Amino acid sequence: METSPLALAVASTIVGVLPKDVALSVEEVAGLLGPTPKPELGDLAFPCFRLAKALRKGPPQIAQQLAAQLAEAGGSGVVTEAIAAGPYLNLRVELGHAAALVAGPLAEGQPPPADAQSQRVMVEYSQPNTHKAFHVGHMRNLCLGDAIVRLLRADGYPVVAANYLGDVGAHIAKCLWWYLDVLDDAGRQPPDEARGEWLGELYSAASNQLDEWKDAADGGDEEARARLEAARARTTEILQKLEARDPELTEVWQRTRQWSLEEFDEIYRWCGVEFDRVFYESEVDEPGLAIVQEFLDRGVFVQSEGAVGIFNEEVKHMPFFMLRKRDGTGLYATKDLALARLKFEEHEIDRSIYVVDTRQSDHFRHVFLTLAKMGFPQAGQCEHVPYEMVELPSGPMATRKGNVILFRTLRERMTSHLIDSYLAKYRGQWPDEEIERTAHQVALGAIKFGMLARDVNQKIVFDMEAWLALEGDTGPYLQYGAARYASILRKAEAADKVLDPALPHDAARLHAAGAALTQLEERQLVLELAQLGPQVHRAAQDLRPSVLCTYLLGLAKAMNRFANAKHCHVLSSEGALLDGRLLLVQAALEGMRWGLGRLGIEAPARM
RNA sequence: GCGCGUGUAGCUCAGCUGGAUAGAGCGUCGGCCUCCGGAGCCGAAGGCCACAGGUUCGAAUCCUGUCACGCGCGCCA
Repeated sequence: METSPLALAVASTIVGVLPKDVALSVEEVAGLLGPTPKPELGDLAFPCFRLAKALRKGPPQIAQQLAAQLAEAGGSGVVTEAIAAGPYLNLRVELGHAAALVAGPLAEGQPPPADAQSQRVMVEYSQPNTHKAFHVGHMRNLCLGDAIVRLLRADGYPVVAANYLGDVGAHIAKCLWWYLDVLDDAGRQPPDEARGEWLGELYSAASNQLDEWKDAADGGDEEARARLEAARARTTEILQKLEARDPELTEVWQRTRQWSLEEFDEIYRWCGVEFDRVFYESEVDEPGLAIVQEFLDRGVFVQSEGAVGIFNEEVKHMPFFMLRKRDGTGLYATKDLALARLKFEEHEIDRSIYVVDTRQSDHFRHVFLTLAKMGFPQAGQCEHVPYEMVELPSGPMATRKGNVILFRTLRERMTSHLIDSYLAKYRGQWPDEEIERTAHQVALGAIKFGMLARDVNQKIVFDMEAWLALEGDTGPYLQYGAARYASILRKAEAADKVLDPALPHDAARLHAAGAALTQLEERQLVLELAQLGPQVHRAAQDLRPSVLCTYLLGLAKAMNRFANAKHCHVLSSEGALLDGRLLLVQAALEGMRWGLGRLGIEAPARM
């Protein structure tokens, strides 16, 4: 939904008095409507700049003229007042209509409607490597990809959520070298839990040792050089044996790989993330090399210094895109070609989105250019969604240097902090199970919102203490707004004040309920709520969950202002005013819940 | 060197399809629980929107250039 039903209703009133020589549709006028800088000025502003040329008049005169015409046409329902203010036409809406349009459907749990789209979209994200630890940096990608999937679905698109696990490559050879050759039988015994993380430690140890030997060897240490050479030979051997499906090594690979996969599954479960398809690098390894041979034979790819690749002159600073090394083995890029083909053919997708950090921008430019030259019609519909890295105050996260915060650490600290600082007081009052579940939901809300609220091209410097401070612009602030509203409704129900389920279907009562809302906080909340659909649509179209985050902060602010205002008290209201307030509270609660849901965040009933 | 990105309040960031006196959170200072949740609300102080040109009735926003910082740049992923 590009514009709200409220904006459309207002726009249609304006179009009714627009001079004939202005060819603006209701949708176009609705698109031009925006908020006023101050609520005293009006609810919506119509800028008249666009009309100046067609009418050959100054915008201020046009605004004057429109204001006069609207006044003459009388209270046409939704617009009650139109005041020219310079080049703007400021409009006051009638809350009976506005609330009926905006709050009526929401209160019944109907999210803003979206047009059904036929374009089938695949979103690939997460892509962690097995045999490595899952840290907070991986979390940004996971949250982004998941939110994009949810946003596109909310916007009407059929979406295939895809993961792509790195289960082959040099890092695995290093890990297995350490596991097989360096550890003894006792050392090879994995822990009962977090085995994937344990593998990550082995990888890290191996990597550090190799770096150490390399430094020493560069410094002239011959013994280190010998050890380094031997280790390198061994990791190469492991890699080759794995590629040759050596039974013994394949068994070790499968067993250890499984430890990582189980850990990822557990993390995804905790995060509430589900994939429709999981690809593995190991399944596109050989197909990738076959593609290289095929297109080398067809003359699309070329040989260069013994390697095979393609010259994409479009990428001026680095035209050669290597697809097969001199030794005949493939690269990351090789697999990406096979993966792309698999996506197109297996899932018949029309559009393919890759959520991968910004350092890979050149890589994906090459991949997409190459796919186009290979003749894939969907190549033009491939899109890289880049995002900046998560760093620590001490610098970029590096597993090898130990400068890393594991996701498990963040999760545990956030959860225990929530219980200790906020939820412990409910022990005995609430079921233990609810306390645990709430801690989980709020921890997830804090983490996901923290990862999503920042624009993708801003890097995130992760500071644990700052993340644990849950005041201000945070996920829990949004959840708090919802919990507070749920609490109002619970108390109202206890006082036998409930929203009549028939009210949203009774036009006269619905209008009366809305019209009874005369307070500024009520008006502002209705206007804010009207933006839910348009903002979700924009976030989906731009593939930017941060757009929705920003909007939801504004909604929560409006919700809390209403809840805090003594003169907007729900429980002490009666009649149409009570109906109106119950309607508004219910609508805002549902709207916030639904909006949070598009970010993959749940709103607990109390917290 | 080339490419991509960033530069807005003390700090972290919105705003960037051009439009009304540039907004928010944190921090600082000052208020608000005899009535729906203080994870909240209200107010104050705080800004040559990196710099210089240009386009325009109008520029934080578009164009050009400069500076600073980050990332990437053939046999890693």
